[in-house]
Amino acid sequence: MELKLYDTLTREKRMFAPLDPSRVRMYVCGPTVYDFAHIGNARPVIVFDVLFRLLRHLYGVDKVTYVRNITDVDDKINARAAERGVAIRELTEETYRNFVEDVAALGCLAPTVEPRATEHISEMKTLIERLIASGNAYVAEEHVLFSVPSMPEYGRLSKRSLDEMVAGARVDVAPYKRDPMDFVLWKPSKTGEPGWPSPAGIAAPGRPGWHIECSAMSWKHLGETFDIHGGGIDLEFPHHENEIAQSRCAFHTPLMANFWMHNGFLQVEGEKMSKSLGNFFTIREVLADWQGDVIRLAMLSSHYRQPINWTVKGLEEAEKALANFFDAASADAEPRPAPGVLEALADDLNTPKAISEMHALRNAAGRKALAGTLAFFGFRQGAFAQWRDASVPAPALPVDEIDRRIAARLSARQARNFAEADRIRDELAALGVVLKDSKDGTTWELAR
RNA sequence: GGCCACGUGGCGGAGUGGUUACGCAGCGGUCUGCAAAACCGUUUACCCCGGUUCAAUUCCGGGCGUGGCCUCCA
Repeated sequence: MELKLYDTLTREKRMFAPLDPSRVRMYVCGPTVYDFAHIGNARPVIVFDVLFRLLRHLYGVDKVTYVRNITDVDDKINARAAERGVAIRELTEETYRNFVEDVAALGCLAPTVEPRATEHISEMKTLIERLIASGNAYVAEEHVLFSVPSMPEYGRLSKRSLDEMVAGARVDVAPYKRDPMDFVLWKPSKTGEPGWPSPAGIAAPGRPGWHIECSAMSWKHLGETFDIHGGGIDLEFPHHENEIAQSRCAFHTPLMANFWMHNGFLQVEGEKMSKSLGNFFTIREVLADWQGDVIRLAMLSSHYRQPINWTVKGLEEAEKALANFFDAASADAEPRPAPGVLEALADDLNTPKAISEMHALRNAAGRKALAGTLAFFGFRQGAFAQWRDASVPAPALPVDEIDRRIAARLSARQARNFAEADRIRDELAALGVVLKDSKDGTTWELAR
């Protein structure tokens, strides 16, 4: 099976082959742990979980290393901890635990490694020293800055020229920067802020800039170059552009990751998600109303690079589709996804196409393959069924009373008193009990 | 303001230089005393204007709209 993936750097779908044939290495930018993750954060988590599963299927479970970092040093974290009056470590650990719970509820596998930024300060400092030594970074007023003009290919990922960026710049430039585009690798810590002994002979304690942590952690856990780097499209610039500059200049390599993958943005009910519009939802809030598998399917019903419109209608449709899938799937699943599904996924993770293939398996011949496909995707019938049963109200009548009325209706039908039979059925329907007649008798279920 | 994306039928959403996506909803039918469920069938499409082409929803240019980045942000 040939896997094709779209690479943001070259703007084309290319055949994927691991740089090191014996293993596949993937890095995805993870959360900054200061608050509950929102539904937009769930998209890359789910998308790259599917890619992780696909790679494990194609190359072997123990051949794929998936690294997703935890950013636990950041100004927003400092501000939130101060606001709540808790220790930074307490805030980051609590937020991380919540994130892990949310992500597990969405049916995602744990990455192979979840490194924390604060546990990689020494790697960051090593990179910074190297960049200074190679002339790609400089010290100014206790900061270490990356010199963007020293990197000729800067802007290649985001397709921006330095001239365009300077021309369009809206921000004031810090006076100590040699070039307006230069960005911070290390900055001094004020009293009360987390700080570490600084590199480059800077006396004052400091802390890392945002971008350097990903270069350090991917280096430590995957090496100087690796196969896939993923994240949201909003990270393309400046974050990923800066990671590339740091890593390539520090290691003198022509590339950092062989494939750069970016998922599209999420909107809510056709509008930008924002707190001011009142349409901002955390994963936890959505999980209060919808089971994780429903959220997962709804998220995968759009191609990952397309923008996705997050709507209640979409969730309702996902629930319906999931119910249909589980109804059709047999208990004895094949230990693999269906070939058609695999083929769709191998074409740059075309999940909508894969889902349409799953619909095609909802027949007698496809039941085992469908079950295998559902398992492959991480859908969990038990959790879904349990949630669905709990989501309908209990019948307003005791079960034996329902049975008694069904028997009464049967008598009426046998006497061809259909008016009475229909009256009983309507009465039960009004109480939320829906009858179904079949050759084998009458069954009932609760109205949804 | 600069740069980068996206714009498909009632809704969601793939894909393609000429041929069925698929799902939901709707409509028709089979079954049923009638329903429900199930099954079968089925209508509506490619933002606008140019260009290239025998042929464009698909390629190119312009416009409009939406979104992203440029500043913390997935």
